Amino acid sequence: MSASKSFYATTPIFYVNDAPHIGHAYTEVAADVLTRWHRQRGESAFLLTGTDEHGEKILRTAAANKVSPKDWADKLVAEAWLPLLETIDIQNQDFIRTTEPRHEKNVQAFLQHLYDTGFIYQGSYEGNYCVGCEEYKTEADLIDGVEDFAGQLVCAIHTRPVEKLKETNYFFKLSEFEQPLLDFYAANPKFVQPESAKNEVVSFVRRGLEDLSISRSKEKFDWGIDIPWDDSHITYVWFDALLNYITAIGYGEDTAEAKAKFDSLWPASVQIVGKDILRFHAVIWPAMLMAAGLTPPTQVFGHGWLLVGGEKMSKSKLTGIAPSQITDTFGSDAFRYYFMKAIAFGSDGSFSWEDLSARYQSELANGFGNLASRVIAMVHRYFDGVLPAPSAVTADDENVASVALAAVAKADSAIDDLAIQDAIAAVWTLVDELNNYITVQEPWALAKDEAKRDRLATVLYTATEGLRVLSVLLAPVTPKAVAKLWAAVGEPSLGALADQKLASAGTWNQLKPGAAIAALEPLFPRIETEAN
RNA sequence: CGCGGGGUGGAGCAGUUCGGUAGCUCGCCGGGCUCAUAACCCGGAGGUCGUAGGUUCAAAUCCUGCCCCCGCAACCA
Repeated sequence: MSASKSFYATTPIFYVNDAPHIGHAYTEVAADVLTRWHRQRGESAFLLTGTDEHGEKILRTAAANKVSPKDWADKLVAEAWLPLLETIDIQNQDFIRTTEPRHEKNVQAFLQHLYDTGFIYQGSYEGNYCVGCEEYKTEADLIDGVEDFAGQLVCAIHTRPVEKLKETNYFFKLSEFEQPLLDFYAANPKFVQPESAKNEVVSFVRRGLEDLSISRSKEKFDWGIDIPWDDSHITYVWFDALLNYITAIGYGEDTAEAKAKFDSLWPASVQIVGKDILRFHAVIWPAMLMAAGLTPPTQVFGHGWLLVGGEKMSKSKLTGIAPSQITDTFGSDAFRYYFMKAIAFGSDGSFSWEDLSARYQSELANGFGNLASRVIAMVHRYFDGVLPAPSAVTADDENVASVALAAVAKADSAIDDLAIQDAIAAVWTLVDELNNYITVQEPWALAKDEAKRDRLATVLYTATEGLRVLSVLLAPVTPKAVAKLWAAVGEPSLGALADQKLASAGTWNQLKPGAAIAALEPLFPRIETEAN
């Protein structure tokens, strides 16, 4: 990887008609933590997210609300999706909307290129069309008719016969990529992760691929991107949507800056997706890129579902939870911490208010927040808020330093494996070590004996150094709390937190004795009225 | 015989790839401490690892049968 290559992470783009729930937020937070982590290493790092705004459903909803589809999308982006990013403190570098000219124009360029090179051809599609639903039905959607329609297959929703319709469409030669994809998976064993997701994708492709219809006649609906060589058709929404990952970073643009930006970011380092849309990202998407002569992303990661009450969250079962319901009480840091720590990234995980409350209280408030509080309080009580200089170092002090060093190394390597929960667990070994260290050293007892003043200074310096390391390690996960902590312990000695490199975070004795240590409000205040 | 995920102390999970004393967080019980957000530290109880067989010196981990739960149609990361 050249020095100019950035870490580039993407999230799926939100379908604007959806209401934001904690599942969307979970994906965003994971991608954001990874990106912030790379940035804290000192790398250039870019996080892309955005919205998917085309398609029949949006057209229909907009019509029902008596506005144009673009106005409808504008409203939802402004009122739902951009606020979501604020709610959970996402630091994205760009936000692409599929209705933007930079996207539409270059989707067309991509299509034209594939058409010119023979990967797209005109064919016909024959299917069972339900006029009521305004869409084609698969066999599974149909049931046996009754009464007037006995003996015929009818739409399960409208219980009326479907029509056999034949439509001329454009097809992408996905079938030609069956073997190239299998070869690619074999040559890049980490392309699809976790392993369970990879197995599913590989066995799916082995069963055979059919060409993919990538256009829809405007006779059905016309909210989409025109097929460049045939304006009676628009582009299938998934084909359009997937391309956001490259149109956002300059694909198709001729300027030197755009080309440089594209080259520095593509191929993406990791594309985070929910497991439901894994096939689009691990099969269709790399095939599209191969057809266009582009390199597939380095990795596609399919994470699990959040389960509520043991079942997949769903609107119909009223288990959908808005992120703000959590952040209003616990704050964005707790939201980020909880979902990253409590759930193995890649597996399904259970959410419960009880677990969230318990972890907030014991891990964030009592474990980390209280640690910061007790250390800083003692620096104030015993040294008037001035960081004392350490003197003779004991084995116990050295042990704290070595636990810190190990935590940094272990967390950093866990992030490379996308094992975010392991990274946080590694950080917590330092939280636990520091709490233990303070109990064993008993600085309050040392303070009673003037002869032990040097020892007291060393203990508090060591503990404060520990807080410095925690600030850097947790910056990607709980940025708001750590910003407060850093302002109190790090800033006066070392300047901006953003400039503290992860790689050297474990190096001891960085804080400057004599620096002022400001008082600190509780980082994670106790929450008396616990959520139900 | 459709496909996939899963069943581990009260709760949530790790461990299963490459068999070798069953681990983590929370909760619970007992003790210590008092700097701190009634927080912190130490110790303890609690599991025949879904079930029935098999392979092995040895199985949560490998093989086979069976039972149960959850996704794969819709909203949907």
